[in-house]
Amino acid sequence: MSVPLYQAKAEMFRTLGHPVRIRVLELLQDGPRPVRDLLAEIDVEASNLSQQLAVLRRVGIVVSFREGSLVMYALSTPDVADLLAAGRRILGAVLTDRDGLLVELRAQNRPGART
Amino acid sequence: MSVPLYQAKAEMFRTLGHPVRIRVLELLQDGPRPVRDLLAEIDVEASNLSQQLAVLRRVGIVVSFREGSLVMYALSTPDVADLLAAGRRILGAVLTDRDGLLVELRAQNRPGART
DNA sequence: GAGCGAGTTGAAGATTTTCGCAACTCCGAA
DNA sequence: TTCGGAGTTGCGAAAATCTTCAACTCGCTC
Repeated sequence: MSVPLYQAKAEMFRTLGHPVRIRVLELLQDGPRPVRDLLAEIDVEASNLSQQLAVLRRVGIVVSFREGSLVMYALSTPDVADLLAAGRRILGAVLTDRDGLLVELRAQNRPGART
Repeated sequence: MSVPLYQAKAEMFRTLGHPVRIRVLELLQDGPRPVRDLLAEIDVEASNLSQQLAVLRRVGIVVSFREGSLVMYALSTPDVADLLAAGRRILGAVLTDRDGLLVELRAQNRPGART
């Protein structure tokens, strides 16, 4: 396996390695959303959010388009949901119970629960 | 959902966001391996590999134990394989064909192919 | 118990990311 | 055509990460 391929994989994962970006992807799992909505839910400066969105766009994990005066974002592939789910499972396996995060995570893993 | 939980998730993904660490996890999918084997396959300095292993250990994604004079590493949970597989699927969906990486990736996704 | 192979750790410099501010673009309404 | 809301971009400072070198620990064997 070539070195560039691991780099591409690493870049992919590194891209998810930021709280704001994770949050964005979780929100987008439910369908396309305007930046304005994301901003309302994430508590971060507009310019910061915009930068994180740019990172996600750069690797192609999300796409954006204009709808009237709003800019919408959407996942470029639904596979992202699998990745997030797998991440949660690992976290569940790994967390003993630091800070009670485990309890919160368990709640999300209930069938039908959204992240 | 609490902020620390996204941070834990982000940390988890960020941990995978390094070529050497990805490579290690892929190798460990086949079962426990001594550091020496990893070193033989990865082309990186011993101390560097050791640091990357420490990162993986710190988040609890791998565990290590001594076997005679060798140090062995193993995945702490087989769920890691799912994560890597999901990552590959996304990469496949996202890559148009920059640098022919797509071809290489396709080969890995053949049923039965290992990473 | 000295020497050696196998790994790890600490520290420092280089590189990359992150984040807030200010300036800018784009669209729609007045 | 000017104004305001919605986002984006450029930039510099602060923080985190990466990489390498040297020193160190742990088991073995002689």
